[in-house]
Amino acid sequence: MGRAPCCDKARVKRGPWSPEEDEQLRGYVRTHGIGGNWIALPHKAGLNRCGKSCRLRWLNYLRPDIRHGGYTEQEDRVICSLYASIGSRWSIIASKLPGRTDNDVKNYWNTKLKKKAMPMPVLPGPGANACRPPCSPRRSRRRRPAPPPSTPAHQAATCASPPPACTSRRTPCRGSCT
DNA sequence: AAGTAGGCCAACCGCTCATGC
DNA sequence: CGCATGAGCGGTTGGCCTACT
Repeated sequence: MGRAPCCDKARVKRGPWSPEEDEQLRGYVRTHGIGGNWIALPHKAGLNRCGKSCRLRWLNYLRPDIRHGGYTEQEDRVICSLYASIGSRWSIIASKLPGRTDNDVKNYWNTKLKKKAMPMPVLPGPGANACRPPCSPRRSRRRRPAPPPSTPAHQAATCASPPPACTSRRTPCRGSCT
């Protein structure tokens, strides 16, 4: 017995977003904010979309501080280093790169960085296997309160240090770590 | 010039977890 | 305390574009 779906897939539009829909969502969020309820947002905004779809679109493309492409060597190193230490925690990695989104970082890793990283031999020294993650656990998440308009989400990038590895209560680790 | 293969990116799917009741 | 619901997240897929044969 699964959960009820968050929206009626037969009734909501799916697939690529049109410029009109983008503008509708952007305009609504600008005026009213997210309001802490993505499920209700598409109705309020007059969008025939699933709330999850709206959230994804906003976070990955419509937010004003988003950057696409043009990854620098430094960013490559940050991604590689964090991937080595915490695994595929894309949201955490993205939070260290202002203007980058988890989806963007994930795509970048899967299509480019992984190829650069994988040929690397596994060496015993610290940092030698810099792009080989210890594991990719689904760690517990601390939900952030809805950020006020003056605090962009990417300011979370200033958090001090990556979380400890493999501390999930229910799914300690999906990988081979012990 | 046409066909095919591979790469890239946007979006969806389904799971986990936090929170409110 | 347990359940239901919504948010957040990582993995995967589909389609378009470009390069190669």
